[in-house]
Amino acid sequence: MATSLDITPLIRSLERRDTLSDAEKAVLARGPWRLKTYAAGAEIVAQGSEPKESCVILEGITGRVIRLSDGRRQITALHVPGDFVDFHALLLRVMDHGVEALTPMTTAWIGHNTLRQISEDHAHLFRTLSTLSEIDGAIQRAWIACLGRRSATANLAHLFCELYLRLELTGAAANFSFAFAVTQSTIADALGLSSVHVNRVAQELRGWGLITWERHGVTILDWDRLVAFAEFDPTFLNLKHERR
Amino acid sequence: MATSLDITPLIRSLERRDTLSDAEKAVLARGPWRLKTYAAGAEIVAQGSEPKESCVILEGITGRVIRLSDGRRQITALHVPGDFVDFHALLLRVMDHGVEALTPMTTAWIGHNTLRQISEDHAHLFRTLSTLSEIDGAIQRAWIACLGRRSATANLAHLFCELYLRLELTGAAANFSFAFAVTQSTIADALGLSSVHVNRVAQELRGWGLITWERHGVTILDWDRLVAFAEFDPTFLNLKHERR
DNA sequence: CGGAGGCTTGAGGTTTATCAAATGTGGTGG
DNA sequence: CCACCACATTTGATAAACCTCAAGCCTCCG
Repeated sequence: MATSLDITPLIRSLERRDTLSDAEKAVLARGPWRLKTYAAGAEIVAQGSEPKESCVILEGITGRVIRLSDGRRQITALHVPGDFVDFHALLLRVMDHGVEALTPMTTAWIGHNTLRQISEDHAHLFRTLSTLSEIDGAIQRAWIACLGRRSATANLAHLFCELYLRLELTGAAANFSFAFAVTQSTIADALGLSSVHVNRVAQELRGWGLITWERHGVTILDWDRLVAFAEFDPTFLNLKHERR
Repeated sequence: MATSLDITPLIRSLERRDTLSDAEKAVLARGPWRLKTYAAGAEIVAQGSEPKESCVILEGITGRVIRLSDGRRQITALHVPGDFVDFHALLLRVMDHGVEALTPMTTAWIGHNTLRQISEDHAHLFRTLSTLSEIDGAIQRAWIACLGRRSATANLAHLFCELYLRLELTGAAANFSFAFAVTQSTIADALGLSSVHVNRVAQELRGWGLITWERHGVTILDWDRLVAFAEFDPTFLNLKHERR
């Protein structure tokens, strides 16, 4: 179990952006990967720690969390199956943020020595993995734009558009619907709002017939209008396939 | 002039994080680099374009700009000498943001073919360049935390702390003072505020004796108190030197 | 069936935006 | 050198967005 492991979500995410040779896929499959599961709420990587391996999500949703001295927190990214959550830990020694499980999780861990060796022996594969990291950066830029210049309502709408496309990529969403076992209070920490305001803003989107969001699921009722309202431009997700 | 060019700021920024061999420095120096200058306000890279080269700043300050449909804009990053502004354009085909000159600029451009070749032949050098890109991502996370959970005043204070350390790195700042020919309205677009509020918030920092900011210069009068007020933790700038 | 946590709603307060106008600053042509 | 212009900074007044506190309800789970 420590070596051969089904990392299909990662492969799918990579192949959506680039072409991988059989040899490259074999290198990835070989790993070695270490499987690990977490309960909702668990701390996966601690802020300030110096990890020696990085993890890919197979199931569940994580958040990157920056904590302030008064205990409040900001979630700077959400991650879904296929995402390389902390690839950057390979190059940035000390974690500038923590990683927390927002739902029950399954993750696959790979050592930094292995990743370094991939960069030495398989330059194209390493560039493709780096591409995921750069997409991650583009998503962060989109969040900055939402936080700085969009209304709370547009920001929530934008987040749902983004999450749907990212989840659909690996099959975790379809028909404009996806499982979403994350509390409004957690979303508040991602959007820089209070949980009360997230609730009101969600009701606004519901009232306009754009989404439903109940229990542990979200459905987008009118994709085109949601996209238009959020001014959502998917360019930053880099969904076009091209050999690099 | 197209080949041999003084890219000292980049080398300094890299060597602050890692050790470069003479061979690696020679590869970097060889480029080929293409020198280019811009006036303040010039568009350096257009949002939506597909550049075939990336640029390093030798002099001046640029901003990454995301424009909204109503003409408002959010600046998602500021860049200073030594920064590889759009290294990610190598891996992300279409620019999700524009790059604009906020002051008069001198830049050095290197082709993506060259960078790709570096990743094939000089894996460690490529990882070191990628490290700059990952630091860039960490800075974006810090901005997200500031936008989402800090007061406008703390956000401005945090920005000055960040900029001072980044400028000091390549010698563009010293003695807690640096040239800063950027308008309050531009800073407003970076902090997600109105220019009126930036002005009020700046006066607050002045009133507390933490900074001066006049004409085209900033001086930090009390670094320790400014850091404490902003809850500034420089971990995200990855200023510790270590061989990777 | 009881408790805990998440969701919803209301009231009142704070932060920040917007609009408008006055003042300061640097550059340019006469 | 001065008059003038464009643009940046500053100040004031009002409005909108969002927060905090508080309470009630709902859902899930033991």
